[in-house]
Amino acid sequence: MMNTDYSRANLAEVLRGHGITPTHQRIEIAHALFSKMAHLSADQVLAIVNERHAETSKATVYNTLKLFVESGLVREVIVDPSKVFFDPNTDPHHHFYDIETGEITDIDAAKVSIAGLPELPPGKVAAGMDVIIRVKRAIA
Amino acid sequence: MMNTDYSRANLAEVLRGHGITPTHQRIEIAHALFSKMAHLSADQVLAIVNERHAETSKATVYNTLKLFVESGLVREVIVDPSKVFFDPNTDPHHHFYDIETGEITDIDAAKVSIAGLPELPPGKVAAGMDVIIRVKRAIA
DNA sequence: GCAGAGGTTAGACAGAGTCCAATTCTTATC
DNA sequence: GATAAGAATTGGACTCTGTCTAACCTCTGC
Repeated sequence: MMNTDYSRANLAEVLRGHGITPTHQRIEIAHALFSKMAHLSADQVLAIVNERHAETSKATVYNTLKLFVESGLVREVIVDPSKVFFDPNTDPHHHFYDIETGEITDIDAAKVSIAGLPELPPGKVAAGMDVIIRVKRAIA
Repeated sequence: MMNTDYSRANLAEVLRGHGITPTHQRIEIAHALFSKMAHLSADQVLAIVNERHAETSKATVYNTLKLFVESGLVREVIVDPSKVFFDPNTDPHHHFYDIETGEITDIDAAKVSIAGLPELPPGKVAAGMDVIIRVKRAIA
């Protein structure tokens, strides 16, 4: 996991480290995701980035989020139709999604196991797999 | 689980048994779902129902699928934004979704366990919970 | 500092799903 | 079988995410 320095200068280095040219817009989008350390939708990212001055277009936000997902900087969490969130925590973990409140809760990957799968020994779900458990009420 | 008689007459009875007024359109939608016993999208249901003669509107298909989900007749399987499927198999089970091929595979509910949750003893996920595991390649 | 690849942009577009007011159907009652 | 009232259906306009495009801008290596 990356360190906790969310300065623009450090974020630029993080992007370079992932082979991503650090432009203004990309740094602002990374800052929005990492400084909040929350599950954000594309729309929320767009709003945060343009809070003070409109400086980033919708197309760029979508392009950049896609790029970040491809390079492993953030994860995509799909919880509902037209509710895609981007999660800056790329440690192996999964999610509860409360279909009543819309709340998302992280679950340790080690807590989810699927029997009978050689690729996925019980007690550990392979990294990169995305387990979304939709519940009626958040269970902490 | 309901029996395997998918005649219109029997489907009408099944709908009544769930407190649903059996209209022509609803019976046709139920027939599409149960006779195929497959994961269908709203769009696919609309196409199947109007195969011979256009007789059911988009609004009705959406209304009816929502109604069926609420009354427990089918399950909603959300695999991707703008990829929602309706599953006539309401037995407790979960899904693998192959993000490369789009293929959906059923998994026995008993094979998925989440440790540390009193409501969900290991080895069995509570009915009504919906576990969607997104993988890169279908694992049978 | 230049060239050019790569990044950004506004706005048009696409597809899934929702909403609405008018119309049609179902069903309970007679 | 006719009737009335509530329930269901309809088409079309609308919304919301997300994609695409073609022109323009910016970053980087030389």
